[in-house]
Amino acid sequence: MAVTARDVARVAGVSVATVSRTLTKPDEVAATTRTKVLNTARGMGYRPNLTARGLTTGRTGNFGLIVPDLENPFFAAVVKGVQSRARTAGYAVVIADSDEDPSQEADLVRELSNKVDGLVLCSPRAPDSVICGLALECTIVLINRQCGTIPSVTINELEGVRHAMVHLHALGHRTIAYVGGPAASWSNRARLGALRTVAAEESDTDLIDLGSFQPYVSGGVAAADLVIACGATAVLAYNDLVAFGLLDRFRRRGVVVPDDISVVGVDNIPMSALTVPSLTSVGIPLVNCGRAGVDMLLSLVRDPSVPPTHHHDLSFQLVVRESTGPVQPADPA
Amino acid sequence: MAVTARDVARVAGVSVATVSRTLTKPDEVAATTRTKVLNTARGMGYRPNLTARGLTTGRTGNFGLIVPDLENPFFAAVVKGVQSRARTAGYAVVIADSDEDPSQEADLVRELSNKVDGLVLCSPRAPDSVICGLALECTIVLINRQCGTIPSVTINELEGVRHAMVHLHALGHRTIAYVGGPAASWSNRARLGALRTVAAEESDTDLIDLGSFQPYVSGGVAAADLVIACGATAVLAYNDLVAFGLLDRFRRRGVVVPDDISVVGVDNIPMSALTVPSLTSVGIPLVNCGRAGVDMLLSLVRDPSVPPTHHHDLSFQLVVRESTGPVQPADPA
DNA sequence: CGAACTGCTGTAACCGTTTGCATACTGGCA
DNA sequence: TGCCAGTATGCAAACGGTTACAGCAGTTCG
Repeated sequence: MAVTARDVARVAGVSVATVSRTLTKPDEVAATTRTKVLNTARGMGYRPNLTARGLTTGRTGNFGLIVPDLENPFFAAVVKGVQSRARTAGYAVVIADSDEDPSQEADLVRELSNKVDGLVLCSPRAPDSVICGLALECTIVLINRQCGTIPSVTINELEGVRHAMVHLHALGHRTIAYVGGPAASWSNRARLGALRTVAAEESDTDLIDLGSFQPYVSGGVAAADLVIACGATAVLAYNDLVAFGLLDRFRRRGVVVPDDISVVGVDNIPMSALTVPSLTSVGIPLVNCGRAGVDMLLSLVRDPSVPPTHHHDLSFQLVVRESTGPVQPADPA
Repeated sequence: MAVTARDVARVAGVSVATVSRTLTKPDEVAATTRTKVLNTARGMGYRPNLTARGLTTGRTGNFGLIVPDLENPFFAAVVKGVQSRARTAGYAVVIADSDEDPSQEADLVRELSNKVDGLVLCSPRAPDSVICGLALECTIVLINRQCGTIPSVTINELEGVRHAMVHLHALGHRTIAYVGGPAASWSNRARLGALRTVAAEESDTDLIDLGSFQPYVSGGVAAADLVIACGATAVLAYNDLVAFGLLDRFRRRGVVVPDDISVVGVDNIPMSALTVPSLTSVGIPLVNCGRAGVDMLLSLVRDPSVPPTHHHDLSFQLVVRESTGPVQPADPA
């Protein structure tokens, strides 16, 4: 069937060891034999059996990646980043989708952990205790969440939120509602904390926390009426999908964006340029998150003695579109 | 370090062979020893080394999946389907993103092929010759494209297109434009062929092929003015993104959808419910495509002697929304 | 009572690499 | 010439499982 190192060795008139060395540490073999081996290997179409290699080296050449939902554009971007960086580093990526079910994640980690050298984990909702337990079983890097001393790539929520708040403040908004994501979500808690901090900095600004909603369009639809009722002139949504839900419900109720209310999303997914009105959004460098996660894994794998790091300085970008505008003078009813 | 079969064997007082058999063919070992081995294995936290197993069995327990762009919702849905079905069958999925570059695909296939037992390939644009060559090197199932005798899962374009055309015909449309996708794309060619067939069936309907455009929003924007100029009362776009581009440009030009022109997309991505107006779209069962692809791989892997199959009966769903309406009486200019 | 059979278990070879160690060869230097 | 250091290669033992084959005990049957 497949041509093995033994075959190449026989044809080239050397030992398997030399063939192996030629491919893995070329500088340990003489130039003349090296070219000879290389040529016959190429000629015979030799391709080393990665499984066998993995057995002795203990490395698989794979990284794992677990996300709650592959179809969610947020995670799709992370996947893309992870994949591209891993590939350039010579690693393949094994994916798994937990279907938004945190209780599955532990199983997934265990299933994957013996197929990979390290794992990038996007688990916004699993409890800390579970995550910490998993980190003992295999090398893990967390994306968009922090947990003990486990290496992680997180977003500087404070910076992103401040961008949005400063923008709204400049437009004259002083009462701002927040439509939150899942209560268990790490990034929702971080974002809310950041919002409170920023609101406290601007003493003239009121922040109204409307509570937790599903991180989908449906969540926005569900929250829209509360937003109107609470008297805010601007609303920040947990993410763009929620913001879409707000826009949709506002439109149906005849509430005009941005005249009656300004809307800001988070994530800046491609679709946010296409709604009517188009959506002002805080862009998160998700692809870079994925990349940074892989970089962290690479350094962990290459030298496990390096101390765990938290990566936190990914820069944001506020993309201003049609959904935010100056606050209108109160209607003299 | 990790506990091996040898360790379990020693503790349980049996040989490694028995341990191995207990886990892989339980009915070949006596019930009493089986439970004994199982218990000690569990007690010691034994987990078989998949790499070692793979070396002798020749199977990796992985499937590969190559798509042009992981962030494209179209492919994300396929990925999701592949992943979920593979997981229930006990396989992991290794992904790769060709970055829309068909010339990378061959390399990707080769890189992945020795890490997986089979490959699901979404390659709308690579030439047939390349695909056929790759199929010789490893087990491949094609998604959304057909090529020689290579097993494939394709969409019944005829049925989908007919749904759309019948819908438009019922609304009174007789001149219908098609904004095509990439010329090299297999599904674009199939779709155009299906359109021509259906148009020929309805002798009173004119089909205007506006040629090829980028399969993104930008392509729709680029095509919009041609659509208006060609005098069609309805337009079918290669996919929803293109349709979004059309909607966007129409709106900016003051062309009202659906009064002035009706728009139909293809794919029914989640976002199509959220545009203004929301988009009528032909839904493709992408997740099922992914599933079907894996099913095909599974039967190929289990018994390589089964003849290659083409799977073609995935059912469509036309989702009618606001972007299509009855043709308006001609304005007596 | 022995042969044939059945059902379970152990021995050992093997899968295709990598790698520690031994060996052979080279050239420089005393 | 003899010795040493250094380099290039080969030998063989892992790595952790699977599996063909053999052996052994216990049945069944002639």
